[in-house]
Amino acid sequence: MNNEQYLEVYRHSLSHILAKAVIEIFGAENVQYAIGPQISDGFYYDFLLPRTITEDDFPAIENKMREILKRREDWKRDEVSKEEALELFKGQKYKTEIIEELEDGETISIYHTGDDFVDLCRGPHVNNSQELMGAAFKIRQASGAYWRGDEKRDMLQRIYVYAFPNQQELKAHLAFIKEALERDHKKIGTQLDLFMFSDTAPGMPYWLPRGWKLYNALMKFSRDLQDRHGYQEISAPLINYKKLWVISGHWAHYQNNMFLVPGTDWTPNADDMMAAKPMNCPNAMMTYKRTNHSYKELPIRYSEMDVIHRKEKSGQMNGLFRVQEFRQDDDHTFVSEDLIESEVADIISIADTIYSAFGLTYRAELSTRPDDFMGDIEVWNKAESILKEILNKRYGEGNYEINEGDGAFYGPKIDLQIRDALGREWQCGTIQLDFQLPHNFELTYTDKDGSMKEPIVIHRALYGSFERFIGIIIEHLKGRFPFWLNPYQVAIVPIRTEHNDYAKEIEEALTDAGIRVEADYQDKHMNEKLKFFRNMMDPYVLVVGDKERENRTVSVTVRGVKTQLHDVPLDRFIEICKKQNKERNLELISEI
RNA sequence: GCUGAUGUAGCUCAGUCGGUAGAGCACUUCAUUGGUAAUGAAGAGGUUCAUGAGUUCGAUUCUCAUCAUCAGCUCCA
Repeated sequence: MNNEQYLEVYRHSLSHILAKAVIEIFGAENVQYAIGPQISDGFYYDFLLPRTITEDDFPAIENKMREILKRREDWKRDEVSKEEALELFKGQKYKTEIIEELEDGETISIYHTGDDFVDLCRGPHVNNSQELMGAAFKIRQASGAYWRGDEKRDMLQRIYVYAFPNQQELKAHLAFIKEALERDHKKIGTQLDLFMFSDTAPGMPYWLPRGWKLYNALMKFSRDLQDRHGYQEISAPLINYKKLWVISGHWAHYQNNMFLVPGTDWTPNADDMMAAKPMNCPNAMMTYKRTNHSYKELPIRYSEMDVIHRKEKSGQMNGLFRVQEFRQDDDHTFVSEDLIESEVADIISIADTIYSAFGLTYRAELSTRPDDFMGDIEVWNKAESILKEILNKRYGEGNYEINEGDGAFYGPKIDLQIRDALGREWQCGTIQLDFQLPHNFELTYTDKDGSMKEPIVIHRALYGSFERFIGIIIEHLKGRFPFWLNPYQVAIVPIRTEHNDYAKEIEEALTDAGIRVEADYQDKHMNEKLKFFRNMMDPYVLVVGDKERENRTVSVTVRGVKTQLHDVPLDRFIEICKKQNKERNLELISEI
């Protein structure tokens, strides 16, 4: 049995033990037990219980589980008919629902654990509880979860349990969780003074001086790349009259997520009602539509970094990961069908450049035509096959996932899932074909033969949103940003105030070279100044005193390196900085 | 929106079994002229413990509501 099967059997079996323990604690007549699948770090089980489980209940449940294991009960598999199963699980509404959905005549497998507990299950399981005694488990938390993941149905109590084959692996996992907590972007964001929130504007970050420098560096990176790839940046209104949203379809389908701005008479639904844009697309369509276009102009790439607003239900916000006001590195590229392939390939090459600059890897997913698709099925088929071809070329056949029927109603899409230092995946990049909006806005171009054609729009974002992406890289890099990105790139510590003049000279020279630099000219101990800059994780901290001033050198403390570099010529240091800004290296140069 | 928890000085947190709050860091002043992660001493800082009601002689501490945040669920960039 390999490790994966082992985990499956053990976690699966342990979830039955959890259910049995909960039933013994609360009494069989008081517990409705639903399902208990395994997950990446253990398993959970959903229950309907007479009262809420709290952390104080965990030890009792864990102890009961251990007590049950010690009984060394045999596990017995049985096969029963649908009727027998319904009888066996009489009074258990969730089990009954599951059984009723099975085909008539299907044999149903059930597992007995000892004489007094039975659960519906495909298995496989251990033969005797004894086999589970070496396994390590720990209740993680209890929380609410909807039956069948449907918010209109019962809210059950889900008990999450970490489960591993042995104590060492459990310990290692708990250490991993702790590490993730230390990397929490909300925590590091406060420490590094990057951003804050106010309850007067939930989910709308304030970017503080340091954070805004980083944000700008990130925008610059994107703009530099896009310039090289023939993009033209535009900026458009943040609020538009209802009229625009009616054309785009947002008024009908997205109104609940839009911040509305009442007109003069405050009448809901009045024509002078405005709405803050939740997406940039409609205004990009308007921009295209302002004039006639020839096939010779295509592709037209309108990139856009405006702020957008999306109203979220309470409880959906989460630091920078989920906000109500954010900025996308958005673009709408207008193409003819024959340009899709080269254009998408180019976008993927930009994605490679961006993600590798942060040391992030990613994988691609293709989502294809859904049942409620709009447009011409021939165009869909063609587009999908083009996208597949690109993905095959770039990643190799079978090296990307295909989500059949998961595309948007307006076109197929490629999503890029990035993977961070802790192995967590995030959906950031997305490349979507759209046959619908150009149609709604009646966009055209004149083709070679003089006929009017409808362009296809490629929507794409690679950071996704700057806010979410910054959150991800804070956690991925633990706040240790590469040189080109850090809010301040160099900090200067004059040892005594008499060294301030030389320090100012250095500051000016670095600033001239396009380096973001900060210095502390106060009359206080150098250690105090050092401490601040190091806490802020500035990549290089320069210490200057008599010796440096005399020789026109600097002493460099490299972030993350214990020993200092002395007698570094100032000019040499500036060159190193310029080089790193230009090349956007991920790692700091620590040998100068 | 749902389940649960949390909300005390700029930050991290302690505390009051109901009698008008405390520590460390940060901040200010003075002394220290200092060579690589916390020099010493003194001081200030909370419209009084998210907001609003209620119970009480009295509430930061109890009850309810609201807001915000966090962990899940659902939905999403």
